[in-house]
Amino acid sequence: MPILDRDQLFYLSQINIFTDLDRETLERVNGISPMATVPAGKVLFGADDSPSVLYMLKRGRVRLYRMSDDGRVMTLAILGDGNVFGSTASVALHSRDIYAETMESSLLCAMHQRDVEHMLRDFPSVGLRFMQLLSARVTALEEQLERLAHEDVRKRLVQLLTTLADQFGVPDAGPFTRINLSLTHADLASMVASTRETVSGTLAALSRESLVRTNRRQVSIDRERARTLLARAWPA
DNA sequence: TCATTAAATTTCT
DNA sequence: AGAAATTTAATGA
Repeated sequence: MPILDRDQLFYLSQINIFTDLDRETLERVNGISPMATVPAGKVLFGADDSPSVLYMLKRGRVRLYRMSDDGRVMTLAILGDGNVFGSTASVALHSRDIYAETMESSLLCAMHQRDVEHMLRDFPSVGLRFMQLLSARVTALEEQLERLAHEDVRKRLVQLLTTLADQFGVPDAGPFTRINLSLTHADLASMVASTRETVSGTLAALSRESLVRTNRRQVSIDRERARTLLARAWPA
């Protein structure tokens, strides 16, 4: 159960906002942010309790989502190795009232608000990375908002699968890239603001066109064809 | 075009 | 077996 110090440091160095830190600093960070293994399906924080910590996902998968009053779920992001999430009074990587749930057994560590603030003050490179991370997320959300407003489910789904393939893709047979996640149709629906029935039908149609392949809860996509399909929206 | 409802069927545990 | 997930079809906005 206890993990070697060497491994802890390795995982810390993989956290995207820490990539510029030297070994000595990493050890300091390691000292103040203990690591824990969290089983799949654990909800790390819910609507009511505000986390005053920043979580660092060393290895695993975490889904961030929002739930409406009638229980409908909107998935905002799926995070993989090296990602950071959570919010504190001074620093927020996302809004409040967000749930974070592990999708598989994951290695996480948490950093308290005061330590986060010290890090940002003492290490400019961390602050810079932080801003880059925030910028990227704002941009991604704006693009997603526009797609929700203007594009149909089919295109939103293709776009989602390409994004997931960029993030979690591993090579598959032929032109296909497999998304290394276990995803139900309901999961996908919660990411494109649709329903599981519509996703089911749309996936079947895309399979017929050999744009995607599915089996069990795995999805593979032909990124090249997906790219040309998405590009045809507004001819230059 | 797509959410909704309903129902049948397949796949997981 | 029982639960969860997937698929198909009909209907209406």
